Amino acid sequence: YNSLTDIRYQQKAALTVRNRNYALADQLLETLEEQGHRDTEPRRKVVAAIARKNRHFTAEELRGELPGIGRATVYRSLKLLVQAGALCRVMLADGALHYQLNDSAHQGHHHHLLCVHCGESEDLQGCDIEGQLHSVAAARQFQITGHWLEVYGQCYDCAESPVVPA
Amino acid sequence: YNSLTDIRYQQKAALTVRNRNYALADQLLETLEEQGHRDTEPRRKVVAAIARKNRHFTAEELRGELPGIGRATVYRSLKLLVQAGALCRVMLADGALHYQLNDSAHQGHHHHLLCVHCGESEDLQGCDIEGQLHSVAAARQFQITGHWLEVYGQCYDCAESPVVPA
DNA sequence: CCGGCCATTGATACCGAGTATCATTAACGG
DNA sequence: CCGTTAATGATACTCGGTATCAATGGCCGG
Repeated sequence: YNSLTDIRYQQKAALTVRNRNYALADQLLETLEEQGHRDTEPRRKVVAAIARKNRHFTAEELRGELPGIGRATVYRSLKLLVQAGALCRVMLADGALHYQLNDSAHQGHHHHLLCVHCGESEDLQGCDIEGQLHSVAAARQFQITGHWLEVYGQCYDCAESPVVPA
Repeated sequence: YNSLTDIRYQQKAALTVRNRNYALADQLLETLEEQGHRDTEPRRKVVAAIARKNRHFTAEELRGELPGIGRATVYRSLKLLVQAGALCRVMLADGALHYQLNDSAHQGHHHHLLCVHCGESEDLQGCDIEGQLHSVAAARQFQITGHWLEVYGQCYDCAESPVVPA
């Protein structure tokens, strides 16, 4: 089923991901330190677990991967990273709240295209919703200060090869 | 401070609201009956309490107004009314989930302009977000199936006369 | 290098928003 | 009026998150 080259490719990919993740974990810790937070061992473990993630995750999911680390510590770290802009909170179509690593290029205000099949998430930047909203709101004399938007659908891969139910 | 005409006006307004609410409660119950649900006494009390609301509210807030009624019953009623389209779930700017009575004219898909000061909410209908999103998503070959949008800001009244902190 | 300040930790308990279970009750149709 | 079946409410559970607080340990200044 897996050819030798497949395996080699997977190993190489895994290595790349691992390297990226080490770098990412360091980067996240550094961000926290810049905000005046200490470099502690539990924090380092939480951040490392987050850096290992390649898609959005729930708080409890993360906690499950960190036995021995206090519940409060996990939640506190999540909060700090969200405040620092390194993590996004995304609302799934079923109402579940997940956390999503922010691409370092998309730190500012942006939205997500969330695939309801595979759980992939793409960042959406070039979208002038505020502009459109302002014109609608102006008629009501309503001053917009912010908004929250999630977009659900199917990513290219899932639309091409829909998941076959077992 | 309150002139006589002010008081008369308030009484009249209260009366109007009360009448509207009686009618609204009946209407809500009727909606549920149309869906095949029974007309029970606890349900009637929950629906009456909801009809009394003139702004969005939390589940616990509602429950607090209904002593003697089981927690589960309150939550079940909320769920039924959301499913029936009579209630909206709205996400506030601070992440709190509230329930909002749906104007009977705005039963379909719509969004809310939520005032972060007074908690008022205006329905937003003439807003072609899907259209705009589709064009952006087309470039990524992402097929949009739905979205979730909340808009925050200040309503006209609050922008004019900001709340003075006590 | 050491000592102290204070951020951080983790245990515990609490909260809000739900859901699952299940024996009892009551709506409603025949 | 009676039987079916939906609904109730008590209880317990889950998940996400916060408050408290004694104990620990980072880090900075001397």
